[in-house]
Amino acid sequence: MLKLYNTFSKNVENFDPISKDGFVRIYSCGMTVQDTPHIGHIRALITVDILRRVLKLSEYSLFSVYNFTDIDDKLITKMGESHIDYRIISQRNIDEFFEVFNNLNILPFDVYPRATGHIEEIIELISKLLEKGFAYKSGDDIYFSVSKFKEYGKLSGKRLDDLIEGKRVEVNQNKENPLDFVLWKGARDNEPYWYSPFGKGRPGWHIECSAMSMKYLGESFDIHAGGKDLIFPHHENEIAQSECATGKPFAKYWIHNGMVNLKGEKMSKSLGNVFKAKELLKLYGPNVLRFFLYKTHYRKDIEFSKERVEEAKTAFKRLVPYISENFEEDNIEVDIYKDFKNALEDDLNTPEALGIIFETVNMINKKEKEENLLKNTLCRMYKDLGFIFVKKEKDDLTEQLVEVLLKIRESMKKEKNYQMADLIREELKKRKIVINDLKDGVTWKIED
RNA sequence: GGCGGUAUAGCCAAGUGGUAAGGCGACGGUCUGCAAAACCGUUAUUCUCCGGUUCAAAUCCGGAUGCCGCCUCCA
Repeated sequence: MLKLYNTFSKNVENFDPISKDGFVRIYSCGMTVQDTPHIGHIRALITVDILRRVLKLSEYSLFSVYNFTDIDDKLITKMGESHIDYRIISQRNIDEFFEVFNNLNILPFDVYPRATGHIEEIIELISKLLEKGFAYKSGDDIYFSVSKFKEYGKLSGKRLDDLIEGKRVEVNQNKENPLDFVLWKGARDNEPYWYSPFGKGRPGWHIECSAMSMKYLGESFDIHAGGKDLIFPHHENEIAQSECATGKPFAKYWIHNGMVNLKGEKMSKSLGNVFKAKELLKLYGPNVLRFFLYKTHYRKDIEFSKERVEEAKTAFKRLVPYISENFEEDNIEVDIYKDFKNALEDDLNTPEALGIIFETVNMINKKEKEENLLKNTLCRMYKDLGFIFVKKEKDDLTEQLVEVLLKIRESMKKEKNYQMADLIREELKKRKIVINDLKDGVTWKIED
């Protein structure tokens, strides 16, 4: 039985999809594409990825959506600064997103909708909210009236009174209530705009997610996922808009992943680059990054540091020798696999699942059970978690040259010319070729 | 100020009533010309603190304290 923590109830709940057709409908709150993806986006992506992988293990079929918010204030600011059209900026970032996405081996989504491709749906939704009296026009803008929705705050646990008393609520003369949020922004000078019954303008933040999720998944759907920083106001506002427009409950389960924070170190230029998804992938590769994130439960915050990732890299290396694409998927140690699956079905407990994997590795080393069975089990678990099977191709010429050098080195060792033998070892190591002198011969491998 | 989360070894991190998974590091060992790698072993009488419930608590209840996030754009 799959259990998931639901932000809505603040409890781990048994997962019970709305529709009994075997399909689980998932909306993953994607990027606002004003910038390139960073480690935080990777974490959100890996979270919704393991969620979907576990749903599949639990034999559900999926229909999943990942959106791009490709028009917003920051994008417009960037356009002003760079004099590059916002569509070019957002497209570049989306391209990089997909590069990262493919590299990470994320399960494909069924649809990748963009806000600017759904202006009609957005306008329809706003019109409906105006008709029903949940929204009002003020100046050139349309606002959602928070006080009209009695249940406002039910996701984040915030109360309207507390929010109003807080100091951080922005003052805006156009709003009836300072907490009201904009659904449609009237066009200012030099800003992109679309035509609508309420004048030239563009959608506000929040409304695009309601419009797109309901278009592809229906008015009520199973899972809405995203970073926990989105709980308020983004997801709270999505619920308000959607439920006021349809009169039906919006998403049933709200899954939120923890943040990736930078501690101690300032977001310096160099670190800032390392923080970028593409840069991290170049440095560590998809498996190590995935492993690094799996080491901590998805709901817990992570303090990011290179040391932690290096540590993950060292640990991950212990698995690699046992991993092969060609394994018998059904010839496995059932008890171990059952524990593994149970761990994942218990609110995606990847740290525990990794623990089981290492226990299996230790069993192989101690020859506690039939090796082949354990290796198959290991490969199966490895595959379930979405790791990539990597084939290290040694190219022909390199192979021959290294063999020649090793022969020379062997004869030097026989002559007790250890100085030269060690020199060869060092020089090869500089070129990422690592020699292991074992009892019965020499092996070598190319390091990542 | 409000809301939410969290506190487990040197570090990272699972564990929601039955006596502390796993990883990194460190130390010891096997192997070795030496090293590295690999493997084996050791590494928390104790879970922030103070009370309480219970035969039994890291786990439940009450209180205190620290840290983090959100409340403004954010995955």
